[in-house]
Amino acid sequence: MSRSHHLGELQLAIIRILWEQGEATVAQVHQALHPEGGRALTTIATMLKKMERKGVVQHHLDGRQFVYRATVTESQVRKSMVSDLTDRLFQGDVTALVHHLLQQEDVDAGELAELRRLIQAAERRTQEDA
Amino acid sequence: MSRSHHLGELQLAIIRILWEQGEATVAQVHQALHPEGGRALTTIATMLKKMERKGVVQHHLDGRQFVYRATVTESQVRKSMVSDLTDRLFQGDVTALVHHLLQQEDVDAGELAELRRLIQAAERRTQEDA
DNA sequence: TCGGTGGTACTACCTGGGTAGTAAGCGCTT
DNA sequence: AAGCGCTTACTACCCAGGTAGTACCACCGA
Repeated sequence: MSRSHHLGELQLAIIRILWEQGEATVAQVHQALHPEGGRALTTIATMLKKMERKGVVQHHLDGRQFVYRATVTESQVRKSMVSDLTDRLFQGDVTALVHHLLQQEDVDAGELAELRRLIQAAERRTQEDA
Repeated sequence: MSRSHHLGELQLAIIRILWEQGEATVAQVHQALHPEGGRALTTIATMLKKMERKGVVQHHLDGRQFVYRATVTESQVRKSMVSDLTDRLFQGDVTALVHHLLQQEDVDAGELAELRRLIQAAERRTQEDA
């Protein structure tokens, strides 16, 4: 399951709308997307078709309209894409990725504290499991 | 500087060799890559040419051979690609990425301890800077 | 000098993301 | 019934990653 759901920029924007709205027609997705650059309606339709071929969305008919909905969750997509990158760039070593994050990306003190909390919570979870 | 150095699988494999060896000819890269699936020599040559056009490698002549070397560091590539994904998937929120990592990827107790150390080190650094 | 060998150049093709024009079908309204 | 408009279908491009065959050229050894 959940093999390499690699989505591009537009595909993510589209599926994000489906996640939010549950279901949407091509026109509705197009509407919801309008703010960020005026793409053609057919562009959205084409992408949805391609995404369906890939298995990340499904459609059913409502009258003559296609109503699409996502068949993968945001979590699955994130997992798939993050794992991908972790494998590619850090040989799957999550620690190395975090290390990079702390060194190279700007993480302020508040975020650090937040991260420390996250880690501690995870450690507690691990202990409870044992 | 360092705008969107997005590299594919093979390109990463290639530039990794250049990072390790400093410089390498097409044949040397091909050799070093052989273990993981027998690609044609021309495939490597083509990729290097494409990578040069993109600006991530450079070559100079040694006799009749092209000797390539990377013009971007591993750190730059990682930063660029990780930022990309963080933006795409987590709206640039590094904390959210780590949160995902802790929930969705398998991180064992040892790694958690390691991460805690990393965070604490980063917090110390932040305090020293202040 | 002739031919092989080792090298790069050129060209082509497939895939997938992104973009969109145009065709075609269906149904509602006049 | 005719036509308009909404929808999807089809087709076509561009780009980049990946893959590789073939052409070409320069050099070296016989």
